[in-house]
Amino acid sequence: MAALDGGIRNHKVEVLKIELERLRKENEDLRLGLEIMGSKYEVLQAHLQKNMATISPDHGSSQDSNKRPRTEEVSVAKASQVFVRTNPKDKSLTVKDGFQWRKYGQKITKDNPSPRAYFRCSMAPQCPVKKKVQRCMEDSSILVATYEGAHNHEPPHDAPAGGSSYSPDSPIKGLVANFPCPTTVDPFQPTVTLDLTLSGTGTGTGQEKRRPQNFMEDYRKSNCGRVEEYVASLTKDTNFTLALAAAVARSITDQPKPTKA
DNA sequence: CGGCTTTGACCCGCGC
DNA sequence: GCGCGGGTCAAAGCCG
Repeated sequence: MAALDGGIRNHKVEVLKIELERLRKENEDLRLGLEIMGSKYEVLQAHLQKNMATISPDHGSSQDSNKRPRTEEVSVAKASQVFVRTNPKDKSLTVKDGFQWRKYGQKITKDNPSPRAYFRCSMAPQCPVKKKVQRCMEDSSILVATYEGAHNHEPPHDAPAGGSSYSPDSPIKGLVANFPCPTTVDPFQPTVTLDLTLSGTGTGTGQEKRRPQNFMEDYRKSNCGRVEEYVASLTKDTNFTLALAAAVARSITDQPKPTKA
């Protein structure tokens, strides 16, 4: 009887250990996700500084992509990019941001096999805002929307639930809530493109993706010190540890109670 | 019937 | 000057 009791206890301990290990891993992944976001932010800032340097008096001389410097200057001053993850099966190039858009053109561009759609804001007749939408080359489920200009009218009141009325006038605000995979930059700063697909540099077939675990491993190797920093800061966070403890406790209490042994 | 999408033609700037 | 590529125009068709 006592032996049986001990066996059950040992089994429980094992289950708890496994569960703890699973939560630990999940926690680690979340930490790395946080780290990735932080890193993206730094990349963004680096690009920003580089571009600010480029548009200084002798701008344009070092960038071979400056085919249309005049329009480039305008877009550099006012463009912002938003990444939106959509259903890969959904082939429409529509980004629901609360505003009404009228499509006025579509083009296949050289660097991306998927068509680029051109939209104008149709909520006000004189609204100068334009939007370009194109699927991400590496991941066709991601739409890249480039906004140019500022709305000269009030944002829509009937914006989609979740308050995601994105406007270049109000970057960040309202954007995060509804876009599954949002990244934006200040519309009054140079446009920067982030590769959110974390894929290799264009050698893939488009749907090729690195396995998350491999990526995590690479990332861990290259950012070990900084990860440690984040780990330290998170473990110091009492709210975080309390939440983790609550999650562990919950998972334990959710275990089906062994019936009479 | 009005507003929207589609799509081929056109325009414009740049590199060679 | 010509070709290329991105951006825009506008006629035709579709839809509610």
